[in-house]
Amino acid sequence: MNFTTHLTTNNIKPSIQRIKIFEYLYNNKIHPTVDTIYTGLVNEIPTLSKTTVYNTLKLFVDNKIATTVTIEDNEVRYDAFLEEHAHFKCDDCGGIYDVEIAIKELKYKELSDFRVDKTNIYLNGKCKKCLTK
Amino acid sequence: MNFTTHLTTNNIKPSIQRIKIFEYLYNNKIHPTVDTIYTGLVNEIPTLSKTTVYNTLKLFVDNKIATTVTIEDNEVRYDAFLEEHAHFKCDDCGGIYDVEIAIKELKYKELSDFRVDKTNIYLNGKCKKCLTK
DNA sequence: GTATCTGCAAAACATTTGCAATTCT
DNA sequence: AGAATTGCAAATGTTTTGCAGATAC
Repeated sequence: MNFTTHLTTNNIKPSIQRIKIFEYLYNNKIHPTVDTIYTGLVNEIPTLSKTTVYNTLKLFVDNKIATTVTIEDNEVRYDAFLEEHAHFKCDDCGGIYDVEIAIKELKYKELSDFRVDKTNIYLNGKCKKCLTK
Repeated sequence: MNFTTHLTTNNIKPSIQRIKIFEYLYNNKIHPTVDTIYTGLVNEIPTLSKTTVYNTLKLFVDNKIATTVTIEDNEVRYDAFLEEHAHFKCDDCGGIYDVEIAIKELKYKELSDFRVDKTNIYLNGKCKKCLTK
């Protein structure tokens, strides 16, 4: 994956900050928060500010190369993995995992009233590690 | 629905604040925020504080007579309608609607790694009103 | 040289916490 | 009186905004 080309293709001018933030998202599929991204990059880009991280992520979401994950109350997380998948959160350790959907058959009543553009599936429970400890 | 009895049955001592907040949630299925609930009740209970609204909703969620709706980034909403349903948010007007699920067939890979206790399905798109205007 | 992008500092919100006053039994 | 509940005020944490300086074309 060439990050510079990827940004350009999606109408985003590739600055150092934007390239590094996208690279971080792509290489760290841990659904990081703004703070996690900032902390993870500030050593490499000492002048980085959180404002830039916020601006850049908003730009990515607007241009559909990233999505928000709001499984957690009061903290927005980000994801550059765009294929459809569910998110699982362990209510014990707080870890968030991608879960591949094998069969998805969802049908709704009253659906003629809406045009659905996006479906988010969030699962909560306990992960194996927390179940066995 | 007798709200006082409902609270008592669920091990919640029924104070005026608790009864009125539950009644508001039950009668206003608009997935209100803490602020909406507070504003909707402060005329009726002039001494009401937001802290009490926060405390009371936490109590309701802990005792499973209400759930949180986090379809919106950075704002927690509450719901007293407990039957399984999806939530639809119109990205245009911001309205949030309950959507009844007619068929639900979701299967995941890697599921042996988790025990799923709760599934939230959030839909985004455009509502009829916004599609035709 | 003009547009855009970055980043500091302050402001704006949502939520939590500590504690004192109030209420209930 | 004793225990639980309420609510004010302050603190915390996240996100947004205004604007000045830096960078890119």
